[in-house]
Amino acid sequence: MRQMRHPPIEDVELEQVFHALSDPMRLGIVRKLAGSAELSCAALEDGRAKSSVSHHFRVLRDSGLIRTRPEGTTHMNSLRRAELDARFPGLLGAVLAVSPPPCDTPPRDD
Amino acid sequence: MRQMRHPPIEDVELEQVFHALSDPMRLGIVRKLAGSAELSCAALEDGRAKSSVSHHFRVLRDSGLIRTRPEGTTHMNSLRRAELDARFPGLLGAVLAVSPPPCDTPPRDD
DNA sequence: ACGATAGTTCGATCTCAATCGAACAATTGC
DNA sequence: GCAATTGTTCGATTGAGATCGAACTATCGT
Repeated sequence: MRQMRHPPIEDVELEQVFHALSDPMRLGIVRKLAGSAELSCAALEDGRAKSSVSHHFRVLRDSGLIRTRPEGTTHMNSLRRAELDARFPGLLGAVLAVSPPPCDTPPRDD
Repeated sequence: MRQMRHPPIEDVELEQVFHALSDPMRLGIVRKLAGSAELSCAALEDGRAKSSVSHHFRVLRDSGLIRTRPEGTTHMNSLRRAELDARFPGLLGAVLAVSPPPCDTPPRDD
């Protein structure tokens, strides 16, 4: 069973984390993962091509933000929350405290 | 006296901030500005071409991180600290709490 | 008014990065 | 063993972004 490669948390640089989070798709993934223990890649596809999504997960992994473990044909992803909180105290909390801007859905006509 | 254009803080998005901070040069500028009231562009050139530095200051301004005011021939720059703390509580603090990795200078032979 | 200074803009060059389709790989159920 | 499922990798395409030199702009001192 092939394991994914994750950088040790002490090798994770702030610039890499910012670069990973500067993309709306990846920031969205991190937000969703913050609200769950684990989520599969398929659960986070958001209508994109598989290869695009795979690319983003690769960036998130390489930047040290997430951990990926295989489970059958599925890859389960989780935020490396505790490690990141230790490495950059308060950063993730501050990031996740910011709610995303409203998406393009028109306002409800209740 | 020409004023620089700064986005209102409520128009500043998290992704823009992350994009601005994902470049080592710009992150370095923000770190230095955090330790001063104001600094000129020239004080932060770090050996780069003027046009390169100007480009980076433009990105920092457009992302809402800094404020620039002209003073004679000089442009004085400051971190929009209070506004950013209000907009993204704790974020800047967490960013600045992380010390930069050691630079490429060889260790002192004391 | 001119020269010096600080900084901006333009355009070129090159690298980086996001996108996707096609092909491939690992796992599981039958 | 094969098909289905999930996900990765490759390569192409396109756009974004960092770099710099040259030219330009605003301000100030003389």
